[in-house]
Amino acid sequence: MTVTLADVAARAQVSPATVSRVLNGNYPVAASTRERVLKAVDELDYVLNGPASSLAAATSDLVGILVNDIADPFFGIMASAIQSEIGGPGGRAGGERLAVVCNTGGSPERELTYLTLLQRQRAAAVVLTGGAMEDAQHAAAVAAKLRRLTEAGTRVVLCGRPPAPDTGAVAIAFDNRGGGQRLTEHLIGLGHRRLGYIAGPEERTTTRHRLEGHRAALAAAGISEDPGWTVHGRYDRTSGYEATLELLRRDPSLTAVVAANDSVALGACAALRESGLGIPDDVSVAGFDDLPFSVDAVPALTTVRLPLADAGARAGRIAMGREEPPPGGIATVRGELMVRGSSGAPRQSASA
Amino acid sequence: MTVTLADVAARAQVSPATVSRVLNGNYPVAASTRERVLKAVDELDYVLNGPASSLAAATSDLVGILVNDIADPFFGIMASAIQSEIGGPGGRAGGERLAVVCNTGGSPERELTYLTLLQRQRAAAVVLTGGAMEDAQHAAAVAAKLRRLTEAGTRVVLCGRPPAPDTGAVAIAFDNRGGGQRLTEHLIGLGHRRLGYIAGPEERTTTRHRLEGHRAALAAAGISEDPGWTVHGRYDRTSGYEATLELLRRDPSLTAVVAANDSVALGACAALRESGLGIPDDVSVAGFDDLPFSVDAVPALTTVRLPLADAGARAGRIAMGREEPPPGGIATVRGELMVRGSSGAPRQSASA
DNA sequence: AGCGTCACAGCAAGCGCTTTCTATCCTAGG
DNA sequence: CCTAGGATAGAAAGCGCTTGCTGTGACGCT
Repeated sequence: MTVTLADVAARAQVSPATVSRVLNGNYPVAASTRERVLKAVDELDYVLNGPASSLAAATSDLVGILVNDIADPFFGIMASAIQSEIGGPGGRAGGERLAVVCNTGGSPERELTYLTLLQRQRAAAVVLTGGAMEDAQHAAAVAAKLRRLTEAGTRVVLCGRPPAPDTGAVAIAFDNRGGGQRLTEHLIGLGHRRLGYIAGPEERTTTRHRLEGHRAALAAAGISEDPGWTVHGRYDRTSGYEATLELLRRDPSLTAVVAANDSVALGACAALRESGLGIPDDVSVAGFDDLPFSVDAVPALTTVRLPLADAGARAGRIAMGREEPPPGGIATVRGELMVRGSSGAPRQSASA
Repeated sequence: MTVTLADVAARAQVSPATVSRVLNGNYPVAASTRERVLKAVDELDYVLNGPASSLAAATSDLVGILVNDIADPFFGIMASAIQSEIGGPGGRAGGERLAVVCNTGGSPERELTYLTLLQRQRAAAVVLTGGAMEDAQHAAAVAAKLRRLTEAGTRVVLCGRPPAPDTGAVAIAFDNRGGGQRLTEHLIGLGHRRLGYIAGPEERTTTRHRLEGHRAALAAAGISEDPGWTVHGRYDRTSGYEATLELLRRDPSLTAVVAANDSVALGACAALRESGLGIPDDVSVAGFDDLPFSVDAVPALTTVRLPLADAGARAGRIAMGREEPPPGGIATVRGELMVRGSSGAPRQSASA
């Protein structure tokens, strides 16, 4: 029914071994023979049987990319960059590898299951992107899996995710704490003293780090934070919208709202506008990530730009073994503060 | 070195066959035996060898999702919906399948190569999303590949992509032409007579269909179009920005700009604003797709909402064989006109 | 009591490819 | 002219798993 290596061999009048060698190209084969084989391959429309090949060679060309939410450009941009370096078809890398992105939806179980599936497929490399869950049990389970993967020869790279000690995984982490701190410092510098904070889901490293940065800036400025100034939610626009309404209810005198990321910030802007508040005249807004649409918001969003594409590309190269891992297997990438129209001095800055 | 089925069998004191059956769970195994096996699996940290399993069973649990641009939420949303139906880990589907999304970057060769790679892996199903290239040669090559895939038992579903006749592929297409037409009719109804159009890349079905709808509306209203009113570009914000500037240069009297999609529309808005033109007072703007951020633009974008998530979910179910394909293997999904703040009557509507 | 039937469990034959080891043919040096 | 050695090609042994077919008791029916 289906064409096999043997069929090709028969047609080309050579042994299966020779066909295999032509196809893998790492063994001397006479030019004339090679041509005959390729011709047969073409005529027969032969397609290599991946599983059989992987089984026999004990390797696979699968590279897994785990993302929390594939519909979120934050992950899309990283995934895209990683994939372009993995090579995949058309990439500048040599061998064709199947770069696959797996959507965990932020669920720990799915993350674990995907990792198992990838391990099952004997993936050549795995890149995990974005924040990790902080649940201790889950973290341990993931760490164990990663360790098993690296031990089996799979290269594991964390991109935009904190290091996982003793797992053999290389980490390109984002300096979320520092970015959050600089962002809030900027607002404080503008004169703000009452700042609301819309955080991401609890138990997420990214959430915690950004929040810590924010609080560090507040503390450094001697501002004591009201517990009601922080609201947790998801990393999406709706969440930002609702959280802002809640924040306004709790303390109408807030002069700035710092959001967990740009999408949340956009939702915040919508809520403020609908509440009749001007941005930044009445309330300043700040986001995080600097996704492409952020500059188009009106007013344009003040945010922290994360080098998503660069980090992804680097992670991809490391995963492919085409770049040396950073010393210690850990690199931290800083974000750049982008000051735009959505932040300004509070109206009554003198009163603070 | 690595643990194999035989190791588990030895430890559980059963034959490899029994272990396999326990793991696949489609053969009667006594409860006590099953438990013994599972215990051994657990103790040994056994992970099935995917390639070996696929080879022996002549099937695989890989499902491929091809997207043009993974960083674009348009594709991200569809991919996410497809994946959630594929099951993947945690999905409501039974068997665990590895849903993988492949980023073609809109390149025909990459598309073909990914298709080959998927064929090589004996993928259980493949979903192709988004518009297709109209290059005849490439289209034929893709069609041939799809035919070969379906013949080999791989289910092929096109989502948001025109049907591919005689390939055995099921298509869930978007009514881009109708949507484009209704959108432009809306603007004409508002009184616009001079409309610029920022189209996507040429040679893309989506681009052509939307443009055809636009022109059909113009024709129906008896408006003869100036060739200079159409500019082609990419499906991104920058392209929209530049194209708008170009459009304005060609004909400053345009009262409306229709964009290929929402990202392009956002770029158009930016260009208009920078040119000192009010939206919609001076120029109305319309997008397409209704991505999440579109409602947050200021003013909110008038656009055509495509049921991306629904279509993706449906495509996913069909790919899994959990839903009957539509009659004839083709379904067309309509978009819904969303009238928002970015479109309004032209200033001098009476003059037209 | 005798035998057909189940319910399980094991045997063994591959699945289609890679790769080590070997065989063969040439070319070239002695 | 003979042979060492390089360049190719082939034979065959798996890679780790699935599954059709073959036992083998235990059970229930007549």
